[in-house]
Amino acid sequence: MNGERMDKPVLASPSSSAARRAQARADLRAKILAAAAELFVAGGYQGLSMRQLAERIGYTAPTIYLYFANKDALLFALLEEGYNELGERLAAVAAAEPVPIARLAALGREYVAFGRERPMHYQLMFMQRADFLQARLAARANRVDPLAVLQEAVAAAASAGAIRAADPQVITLSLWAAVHGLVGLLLIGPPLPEEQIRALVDTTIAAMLAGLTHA
Amino acid sequence: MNGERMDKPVLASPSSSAARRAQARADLRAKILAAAAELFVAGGYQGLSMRQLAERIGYTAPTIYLYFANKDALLFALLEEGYNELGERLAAVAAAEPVPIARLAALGREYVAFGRERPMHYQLMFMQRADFLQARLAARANRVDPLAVLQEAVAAAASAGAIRAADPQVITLSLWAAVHGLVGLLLIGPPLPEEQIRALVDTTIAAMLAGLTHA
Amino acid sequence: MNGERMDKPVLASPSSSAARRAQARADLRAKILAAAAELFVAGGYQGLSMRQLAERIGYTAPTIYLYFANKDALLFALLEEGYNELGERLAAVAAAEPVPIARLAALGREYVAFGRERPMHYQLMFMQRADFLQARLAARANRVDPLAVLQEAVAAAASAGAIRAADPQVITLSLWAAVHGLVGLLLIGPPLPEEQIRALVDTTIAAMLAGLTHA
Amino acid sequence: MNGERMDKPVLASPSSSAARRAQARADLRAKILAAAAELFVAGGYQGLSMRQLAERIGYTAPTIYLYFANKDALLFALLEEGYNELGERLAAVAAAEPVPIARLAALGREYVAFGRERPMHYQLMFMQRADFLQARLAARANRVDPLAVLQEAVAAAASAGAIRAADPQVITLSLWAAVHGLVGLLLIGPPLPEEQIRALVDTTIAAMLAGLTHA
DNA sequence: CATGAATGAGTGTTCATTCAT
DNA sequence: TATGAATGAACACTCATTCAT
Repeated sequence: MNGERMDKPVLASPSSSAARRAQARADLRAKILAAAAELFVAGGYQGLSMRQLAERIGYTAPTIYLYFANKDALLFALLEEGYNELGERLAAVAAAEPVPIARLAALGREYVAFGRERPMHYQLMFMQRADFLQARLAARANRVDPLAVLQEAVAAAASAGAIRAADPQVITLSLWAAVHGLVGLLLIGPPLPEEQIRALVDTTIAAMLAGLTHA
Repeated sequence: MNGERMDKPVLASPSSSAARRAQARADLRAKILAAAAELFVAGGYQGLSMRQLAERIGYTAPTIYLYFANKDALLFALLEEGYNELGERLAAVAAAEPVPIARLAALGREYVAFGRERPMHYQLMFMQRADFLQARLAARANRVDPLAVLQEAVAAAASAGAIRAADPQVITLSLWAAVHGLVGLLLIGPPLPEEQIRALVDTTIAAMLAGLTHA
Repeated sequence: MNGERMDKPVLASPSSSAARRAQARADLRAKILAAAAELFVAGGYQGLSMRQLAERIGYTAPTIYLYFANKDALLFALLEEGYNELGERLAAVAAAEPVPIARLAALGREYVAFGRERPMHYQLMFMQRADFLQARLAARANRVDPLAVLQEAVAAAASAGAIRAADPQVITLSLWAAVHGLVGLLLIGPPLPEEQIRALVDTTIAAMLAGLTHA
Repeated sequence: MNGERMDKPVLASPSSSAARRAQARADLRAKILAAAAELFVAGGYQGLSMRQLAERIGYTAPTIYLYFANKDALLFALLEEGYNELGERLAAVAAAEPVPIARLAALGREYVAFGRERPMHYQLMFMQRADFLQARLAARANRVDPLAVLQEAVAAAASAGAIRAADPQVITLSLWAAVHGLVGLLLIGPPLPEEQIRALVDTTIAAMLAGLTHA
């Protein structure tokens, strides 16, 4: 609750034990979240049982409640993690690529990469139903909104004349649909060889952007 | 699993009471499946409770076991239903449209239409994880494989020179990804006005096909 | 478990099995309630555990839920039972004794008798705290209100000049306090020989009535 | 367990820090007991949760174990407190009033006052069941027994000819029943205006004593 | 003195399922 | 065909308590 008792030991590693404790706590918290993601995705919200989760991390169920208030808090934390990471990754990519069309392509590839690297988070964020949309939206508050990054990139491309400007909102959703579909296929569909995956992703993104190009 | 139906005695109002019975049985079976689809999707596999399901259809829980061996059988039957309907719809559309590119576009629109009209089935079929892949594959046996229909249409378009022939498998998956992404967005994302939905679907399909076109 | 099934009498007793079922159901319900009363009284509301209750009656916990919706329903049913029985007993006694003072004495004795014969119910009704007062009041709706019977008897005695008429409400409560105290002592205090109990009850009631007498 | 305290400055305010510590300890002990009384009464023995109790006093649960061995010890301490206070109050009142009948009336009023001022203790002492009788009796050892005070006052009144001498034991219990009933009603029953409460208490005590008077 | 971490036991309740009727 | 009764297993969650710090 408070903690940092100040000075105490005259010299050396002023908080040794306190810091160790905090680290241990953070570690276990992360371990719980990782296991929770797997179980949530494997069986949906109802598919995660606090008992199973505990067993999987080598603790007993009540221990989890020392780190998360309840089952919902677990899901919420995962969603928050996911939105934060995705938002930051997309923002970084957008900032790094100045050419409008290239930026869109890079965003698409990054989005797919996120989905593949964080499959659990991705499925929780974008492939489960509506009750949790609220939690999702709440979690999103004052963070980098992943969709907003895409939206701005589309607007930039449109105003640069690189793509049709007809209805930016529709174009944004259209691009999102394409990459979302890619992730969905890769996560749910039959396993593919890595080189075919790369071809699939590149082909799809290229086709969408070509198809949306002005002339 | 089931099977032994046939014979049905021979004489006397050949179907009167027996047929009525069979009809009633089929009706209740369908009613159960419809309710199960809703509950499955609302809460995932674990979100369906046999008790609730029974209550929703006005019977008691044990009655369901007269129609389905267990909870898994319900899911299995739904998947089978879904694959059959989707396969048949796609096949019908493909047969009706001879022009290769137009056929691909029509298939895409039909796929999206199916996803929107059978959201429960769609999510069970394509948006839930791996444990049920086996059931899915088993169910798919000796039916019209939806993906095969698309594959043939792509092959036809490629051999007609309407699209790039590079790697038909990749192109098939690419198109699937696009329409799958559309359905996913429409089912999970924020509600959109119908006209925007239409614009989104048409834009995406057109862009993909344009982008895949030869020159 | 038992077995006396046999006969299936061809005709007669048109509802034999249905009636037997209903009887069995009522029996078990009563058994549950009786055991619940003991546990509630022994440990208060929180002192009753559905598992213990089940074990005590030789069933498993879920079975109880086939008879009572939840733990609260058990308490509610017990309170209702108690209020009904007490109300009826007091009303019968009041109706049977026309002489005002004698009627009050008879009511007091009957009240104490009820408390001793239904110690569990009594403690639930009158010796546990407030949260359940609401349930109690709700249960009391449109039944014979035990207190009302006493109130009327006091009013009758007062208007007959048998006791001081000063404040009938206060006198009613005063008499109630005396008999309530008797029951409380008998239920909680040290065990007494039956003849001393009788002396105690008679002495107390007689003293109260004598003390309340007019002149 | 540890011990590194020692130093204790040598002189100056001989007990300063030790006494302060002892005082702090006693204060917290009292604070715990007060909070425990509330929780015990609100929810019965099982209604007190060490966690809640700790939170209510602004400490953590294990701290309570530094002051009380376990949950039972809390109850025991409360009972002891209650018996001591009640015994002392009754003894003081008895000593202050020489006139036998007036002394009995004063004892009755004091008993009721105690019940109203210490509702938590009172319910624990006199309105909960038998398991704790042992604790109660043990606690009572070598203290002023409240009931004994009443008993002596009855004996004094009887030998002074102020009340019937028939069976002093019965008369004692009878008086106790009356005041116990009053407290029970006031604690459990519907709230009454203060003036009606006073009337009720005075009426009941007066009636009992009048009814027990010799002639 | 006080606490954070942890747990075994237990809470009320719901589950899918079986079985005799 | 349909159901009422019943249960073993599991659910999320809270408990009193211990122990190392």
